[in-house]
Amino acid sequence: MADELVRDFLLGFIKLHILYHAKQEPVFGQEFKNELKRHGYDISFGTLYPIFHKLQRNGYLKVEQKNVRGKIRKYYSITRKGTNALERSKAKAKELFDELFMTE
Amino acid sequence: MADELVRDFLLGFIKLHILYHAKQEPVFGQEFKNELKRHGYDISFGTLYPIFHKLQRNGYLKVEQKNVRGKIRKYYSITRKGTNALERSKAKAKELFDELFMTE
DNA sequence: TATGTCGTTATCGGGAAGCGATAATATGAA
DNA sequence: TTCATATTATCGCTTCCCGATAACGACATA
Repeated sequence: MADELVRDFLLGFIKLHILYHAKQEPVFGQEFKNELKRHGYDISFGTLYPIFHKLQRNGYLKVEQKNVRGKIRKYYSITRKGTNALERSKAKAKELFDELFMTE
Repeated sequence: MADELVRDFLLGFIKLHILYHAKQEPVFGQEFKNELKRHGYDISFGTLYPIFHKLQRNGYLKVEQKNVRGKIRKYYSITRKGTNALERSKAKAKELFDELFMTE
């Protein structure tokens, strides 16, 4: 119902969100999914992984495999290109959000 | 490139944006598209109209035809259901935006 | 060696969404 | 009647979403 609107918002927002986190510290899929869920948002791996892959393919993220307790994780961290994209997009997104929404 | 990120954001945001505007005053497609463009965002009718239709189909918008200088316009205005959805979604969207993004 | 376990990542297939291109509509003007 | 124009509608292709399912890789156990 109305939650569809919030979900759309989240989905449109998620790449920025990922880049933002990957800028703070390396992030891997499972953890990211869990953190979203803690905040009440459930995004399937069928959605999440292709997004990570695309961000990497486009040069916004770089990946490094690590073996943690016998399990392989792919830690994604932001690249310079990703940082630039994030900063510029962030500014525009905020502008959009404020200008067209919080003007009341 | 990086604009893809902003575009995704806009697309996820657009239903809320439409509802917000339709709450201020009745809105029609052409005008809405032009206003977006003035702000630098180009969204095709092939994207826009189906969104209007869906919002109407789901009861968030109601439509009224008007003849303006010999041309037919479909003015969309928000319903009570749409208002409720907007308010609740807006709160959550702001929460998401702030909490997960502007925390630096 | 072989098998099992488990956290994690990867992919498939069907349905929905995005979008450029094109058509349809309705009215007033010529 | 025909034309021009503003506006809305739809088609077909591509891409995206996402639940379900598979695959992987290292360690443990025997």
